[in-house]
Amino acid sequence: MKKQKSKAIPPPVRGKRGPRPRNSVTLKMVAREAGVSASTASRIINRTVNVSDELRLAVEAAIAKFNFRPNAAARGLALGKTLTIGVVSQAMDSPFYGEGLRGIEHRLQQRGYAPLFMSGNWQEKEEIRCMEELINRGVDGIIMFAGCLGDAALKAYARKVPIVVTGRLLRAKGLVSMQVDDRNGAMVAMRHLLDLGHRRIAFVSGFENHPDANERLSGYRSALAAAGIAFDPQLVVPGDFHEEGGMQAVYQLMDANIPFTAMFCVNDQTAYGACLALFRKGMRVPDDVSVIGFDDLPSSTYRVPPLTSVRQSVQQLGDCSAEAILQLIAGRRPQITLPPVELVVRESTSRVAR
Amino acid sequence: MKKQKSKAIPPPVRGKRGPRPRNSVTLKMVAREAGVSASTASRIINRTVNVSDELRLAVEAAIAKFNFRPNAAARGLALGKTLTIGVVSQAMDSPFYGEGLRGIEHRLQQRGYAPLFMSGNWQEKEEIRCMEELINRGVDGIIMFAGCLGDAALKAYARKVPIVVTGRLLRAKGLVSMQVDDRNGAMVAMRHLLDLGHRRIAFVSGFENHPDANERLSGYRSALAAAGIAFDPQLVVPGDFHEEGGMQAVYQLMDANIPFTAMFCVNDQTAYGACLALFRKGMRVPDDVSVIGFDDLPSSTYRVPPLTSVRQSVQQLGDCSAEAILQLIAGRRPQITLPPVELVVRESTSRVAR
DNA sequence: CTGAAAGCGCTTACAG
DNA sequence: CTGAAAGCGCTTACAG
Repeated sequence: MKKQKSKAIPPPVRGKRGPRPRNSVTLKMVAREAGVSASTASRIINRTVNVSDELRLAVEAAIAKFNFRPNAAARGLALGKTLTIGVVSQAMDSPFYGEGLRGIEHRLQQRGYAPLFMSGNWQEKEEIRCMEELINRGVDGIIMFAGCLGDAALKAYARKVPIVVTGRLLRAKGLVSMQVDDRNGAMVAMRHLLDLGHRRIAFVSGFENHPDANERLSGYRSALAAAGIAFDPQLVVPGDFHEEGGMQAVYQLMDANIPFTAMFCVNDQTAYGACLALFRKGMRVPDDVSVIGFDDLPSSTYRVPPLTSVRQSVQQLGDCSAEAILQLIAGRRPQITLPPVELVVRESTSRVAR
Repeated sequence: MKKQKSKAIPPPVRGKRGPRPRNSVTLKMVAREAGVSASTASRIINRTVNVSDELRLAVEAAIAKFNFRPNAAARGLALGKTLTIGVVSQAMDSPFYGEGLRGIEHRLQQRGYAPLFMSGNWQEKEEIRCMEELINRGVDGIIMFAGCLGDAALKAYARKVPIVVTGRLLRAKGLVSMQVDDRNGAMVAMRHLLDLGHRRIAFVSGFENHPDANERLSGYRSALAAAGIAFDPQLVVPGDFHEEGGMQAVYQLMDANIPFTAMFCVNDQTAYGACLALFRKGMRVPDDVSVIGFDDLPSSTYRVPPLTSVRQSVQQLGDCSAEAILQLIAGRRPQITLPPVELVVRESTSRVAR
């Protein structure tokens, strides 16, 4: 078809080579309509200079008339930025991450930025893929939300793009980290259990050597020590930050006949699993054993029974990290303080029996 | 500072005007290193033509050496597409949406696309904001995942960008819809309850007039009819697709002294709420009342007791919608079939008492 | 205050 | 098969 035509008549003087034209409305069209140059139209749109009201109005009218929206790719190319923030987390369908991502999205949106989410699925290799992809796409900054990428790699990336990372302590140029007060949170949880008279308190941890888990374990031990109770290593069981780990922990403890009247779980999901396993074993929560979690996920309110937990507002953590990356991009050194952790007493904990 | 310099020496022959140069590695640098033109390098990268192995290797080496990644904005500008798919849902921190988004993300990622998620928060106005923003950003297509935007508006948007919408039936150019088999799913759920001997089965619905809720109600009624049981309007109670609605429904039913031995909830979250309210009222699940949900969210496995539900694999729904938008963009008419709904019997339902 | 021009980094129609 | 050139739609340093 193309060929045929060019035989008969010379090609319709398309006078150009590159790719075929797009059909959307462009700045140039708007400018022409308003009787100004593209430069001026651009400046008016970006409020980057003062122009006469007359021109401004004309341009605004033209914009409205055509329903013009600047092409983000072109703008990004020219500006060298994309108004997009990359966010790497582990999975979107985890209540923990879901809440955090919501906080990020909300804050970013009200600042004109959009988040580009990518999931690492708890694997360092995948996180690297995410980082690379995000950098290729020219995001203006990256939030690594509770990721497992090594500190060194993170620092290296921070030389190419501003980064904020949650869940660890790390100082480097172009990078800011924010960590919730895990240790203190754990102590708060333990104090609650201790106050209820519990002495045999199990701790269900997370992955081996995960920083959060370690910090919480440390809080667990301190609280025990402060109460004058000897630390019994038999009472700490590894988990995986998920329901499954909580279930296995209970089975392991009970199969080994290790007595306990309460469990402090490294996070809410672990606690959910623990509750189910306890149920399976015919134990009642909290009558037979008290269970406390960490995170206070929204769904904890609706568990049966509602779960007592240490609140760290994951959503707020997301919000703060978004604020931090924005400040970092703006060239400021972020000055953000996370809200303190807080005990939320519900119905999964009670005074120890007898 | 700028000024000073240009007094002494003529500005370092920057020979250009526009914005300052970026510092990333560009195609041109790679091409030079490999001893070819940018055109050739581009073609090799995009496998858009055959070149000699020699050149290919040279270019690949250069890419590796510089760790070159094509600039997405530039590519997007040149190509007129962004390899980005907009996804509007209601909230990222909902287990339902979380699961769907995960499905979308996964499928898109393996096709080289990235999802740009935006949340409408159950408000049409916000959904419109999302659509506009997404279109400005030049996404190649949009997936509206269970949104509430009107059909007409959706059709209008479909003229500017390919759209796939889940949760409703709608035909239009540039648009494809996919709907799970709500009616049949509801019948499956009801049949299960009926088989267990239940006769007084409550139905907790969603928002007034929500299509999904309506379809499920219709299935509820059909199953009742098929079993020769008269429909009792007192047994259907409105909800909100969330836990709160499920709780209120139980209270409403019990306060009005309307007897029932089982509840069919419009979705799992509603069922969670119902279970909690039942617990509060001193009723045991399933001994006193059986509860069945719809969606089979991942967390339903870990409820106490584990929830019986109708599985529709929200993740798969996400996956299919991603596949559909990709096909639509490629100019094909998507030919996707959703997996059938499926009953998952767990421990929240049992034979009616006595 | 305003416009013409150059440039952002890529792709591809054209012409060897 | 390969390169020079034009173009994608915007922004901004330069020059009025």
